[in-house]
Amino acid sequence: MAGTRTRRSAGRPSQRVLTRQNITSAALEVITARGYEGFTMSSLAAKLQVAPSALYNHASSKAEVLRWIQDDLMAEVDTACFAALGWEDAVRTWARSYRDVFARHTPLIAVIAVLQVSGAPRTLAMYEAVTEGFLRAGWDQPRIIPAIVALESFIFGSAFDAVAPEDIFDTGSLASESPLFTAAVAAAPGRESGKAAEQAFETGLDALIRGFAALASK
Amino acid sequence: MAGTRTRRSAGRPSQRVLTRQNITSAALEVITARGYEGFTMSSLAAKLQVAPSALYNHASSKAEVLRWIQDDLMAEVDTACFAALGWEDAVRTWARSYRDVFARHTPLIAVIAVLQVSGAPRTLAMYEAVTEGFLRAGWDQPRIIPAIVALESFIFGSAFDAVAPEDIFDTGSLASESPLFTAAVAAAPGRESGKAAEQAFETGLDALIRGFAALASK
DNA sequence: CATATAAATGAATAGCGTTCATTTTGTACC
DNA sequence: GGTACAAAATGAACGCTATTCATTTATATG
Repeated sequence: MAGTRTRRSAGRPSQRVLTRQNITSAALEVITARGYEGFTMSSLAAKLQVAPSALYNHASSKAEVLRWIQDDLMAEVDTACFAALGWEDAVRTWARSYRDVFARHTPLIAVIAVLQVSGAPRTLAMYEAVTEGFLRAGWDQPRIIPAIVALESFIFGSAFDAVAPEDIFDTGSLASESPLFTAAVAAAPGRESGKAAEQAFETGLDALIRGFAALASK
Repeated sequence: MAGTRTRRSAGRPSQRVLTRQNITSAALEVITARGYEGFTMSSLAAKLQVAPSALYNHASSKAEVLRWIQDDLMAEVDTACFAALGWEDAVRTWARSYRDVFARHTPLIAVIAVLQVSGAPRTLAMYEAVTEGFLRAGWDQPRIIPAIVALESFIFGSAFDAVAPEDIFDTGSLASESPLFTAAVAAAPGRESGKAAEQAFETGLDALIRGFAALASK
């Protein structure tokens, strides 16, 4: 048959191609090049020069691949800041990088929200580093998790906002029915410069941090 | 042929069946009964007792139906609170109802984030009511939109959190590698009662509101 | 060399959203 | 009341998806 195709090296150590890491990296390349709507098991297999069905010897489903990607991306979130900066600046730096990473991967947010940390070592490492930063800043242990979760919720929501079209708030023909909102949108800072999402993110981050400080001291 | 099937009433006014509102309502029924993974153009058509292709005479795509649903749901968000309560309590009430509505519809959050308000009258009405509430409380006009967007981001993120499994933070076999986080999770309030998400939401909402108050007065 | 295991294949399946030529239906006009 | 017209519903297609499975191929071990 036509089975005489170039197989990968017949050498001894026989480099495994379809490892978890290789699959994850290839998936990220496909996503970067063609977006999430262009990321299919077929396109992933093509990138790895393999038949789609071959993937199922290593991943149980596409959802599992998405989970791998998610955990992989968590390593890109800056946590070194907690060792280098004061709590407030560290939280800002961490939150910004966290948002930036997932603004490029909003379809994964629904995945993270349901992801068990026990199967996501890098995600867990991220949480550990953040927790350590909070403890070092003198936070009461029971308050830490709700604060992190609240920050995370804000970050995820902001990731969606960051990739939204700039003109979502243009009221168009309905402007007359929403005069106050229309005026407020026109008066909002960062409007023309395309930095409206940035403004909102910094505003919310500021408020959260100040609010936490106020709450901790009561 | 078998074309002799019971058509809908041969009466005069001929009640239109596939109106935008009917389609939207039927879609919500399907989603309530079978979830978003059970919501297909087929299942929607079946609920309306119509062939799937008939839907395309009235909606241009499934995405459009999702946008209709989204706008429909916005009417369920409580904005009356802004006329009845002080700013702080009103924001709390609004935010809670907003989160509750979309916690049941998290797949729509990605839709909202991209949705043009000009095509979503109820969404726009919601924003108008909220803006009015902020103005009445004495907010500076340019600060209002960033604050609303920040709150909204937090609300959307919290909607995901609200429907996440309770045991996502169980570190399992990796507990020894994340001692600080594991201990913090164990010490977090609302853990056993299944109210952890609630705690985080109220914590964040509190912080945001207090933070806004602090920022406004500077 | 024989055998066991692991991995890749290609064909098949069921379901998805969507398109399209055709038919059916309802309405307005003469 | 018959005729023309437009709106709407149909069923059969299309291309795509994730996934499965029996089979083949390749590698490593005794």
